[in-house]
Amino acid sequence: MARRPLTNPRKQASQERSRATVDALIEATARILVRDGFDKASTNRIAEQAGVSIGSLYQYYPSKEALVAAVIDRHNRGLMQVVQGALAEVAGLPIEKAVRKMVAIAIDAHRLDPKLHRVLAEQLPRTGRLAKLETFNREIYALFKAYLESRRDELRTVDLELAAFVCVTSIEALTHTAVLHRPDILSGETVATLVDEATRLVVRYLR
Amino acid sequence: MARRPLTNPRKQASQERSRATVDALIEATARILVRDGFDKASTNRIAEQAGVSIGSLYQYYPSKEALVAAVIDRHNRGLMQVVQGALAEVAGLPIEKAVRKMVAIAIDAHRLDPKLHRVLAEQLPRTGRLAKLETFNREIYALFKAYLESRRDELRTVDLELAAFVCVTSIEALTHTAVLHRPDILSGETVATLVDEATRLVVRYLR
DNA sequence: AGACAATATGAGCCATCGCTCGCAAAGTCA
DNA sequence: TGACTTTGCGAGCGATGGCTCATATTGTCT
Repeated sequence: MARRPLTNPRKQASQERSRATVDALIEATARILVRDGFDKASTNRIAEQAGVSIGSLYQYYPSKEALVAAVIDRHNRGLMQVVQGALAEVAGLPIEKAVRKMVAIAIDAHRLDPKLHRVLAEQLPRTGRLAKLETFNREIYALFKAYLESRRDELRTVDLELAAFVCVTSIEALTHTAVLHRPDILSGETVATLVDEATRLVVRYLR
Repeated sequence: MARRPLTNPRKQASQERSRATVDALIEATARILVRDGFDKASTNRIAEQAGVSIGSLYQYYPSKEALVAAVIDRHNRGLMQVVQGALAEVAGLPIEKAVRKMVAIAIDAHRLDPKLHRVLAEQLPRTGRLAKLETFNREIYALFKAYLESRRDELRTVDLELAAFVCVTSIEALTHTAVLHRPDILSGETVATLVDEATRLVVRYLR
């Protein structure tokens, strides 16, 4: 009897009216996360912000975590689209060009909705019910590893699994930290420098 | 009228008795953080676990955040000691040797009190009152940059500030992620491989 | 010993939280 | 139109949270 996890929506909305309610709830959750942070995002407040009664909220989501999970999913879908698009665009290119493009994309991705991204990255309890961020990363590893495989002849001998881990983790950390904590590095000219450096880091590592 | 931030202790303990109380509070806070997580760490519970009345708790710390901040400080002092020790030990060595040693140290550091480290890294609201982790990182950048300066002749021409950022961020991310999310990478043999890879990444980047 | 400061206590106030439940309104279908 | 389903409502319960304050105990100093 697989008890449904507490982060899943409770039921499908079938009528137009209720779909609007659900949208309003997710939108409100995102807004409050950005404006007030995770701690202040209570179900009561979310309902109020959405212009929806607390009762209705619980018709569709069993908990605050479920709502946040919905927001995460929406955000991740957006990111994943950007990443997949980039990887497709880059599939045929040699490593140097490809990596450069990917670094640039990583920065862009962090800039998609930076405020939300920040909250998601910095305020969420990453253990327990909200471990979704992990699986997202695993998918990225896999995609990058696939690219590396298609270019194996340009690489030194190396465990591609591990190489993908090293590259993705590094790029992610550099772009993430730069965007969120070092605005100075990203102002105008310097953004190009960061791209240069990150590219160099990864490319020289790979071959 | 510089209003004291809410993460500072309230007053000094002058007698022996009260110093014991303060210790018990911090110890209890750490224990509860590890065992039950940040959310469950209420002031009432901390006081109880410390065998101290809630009133006494508020004699010394104005909020839960203040207690957590104290735990962070204690943890960071330990880490900083490890890091400084390592950097001193490594000061005279050429880049290759030095970086290798530092990577190893970074892994060790994450293993100092991994459970606490995990909670601190994953469950803490990093904005607002608990931004101390930032300043800690800044100090690490500075130390590493100083090392790089002492070896400038072995390096290509590069902004050392930026280079330190790239190296430290990468090493930190690799070791952190490996220790906390990829136990497979660190089991027995493979830990050496990770050290090799991280070292290669940084060394080839630098020259 | 007596006076004063430092320390410790915990009942309990008030705010907020997550969440339920009985009922009203809107939509669907015959 | 009437029967039935879906959706929406919000007062309010029980639990827990942060935190204060009047009081008791212990330590220090002369």
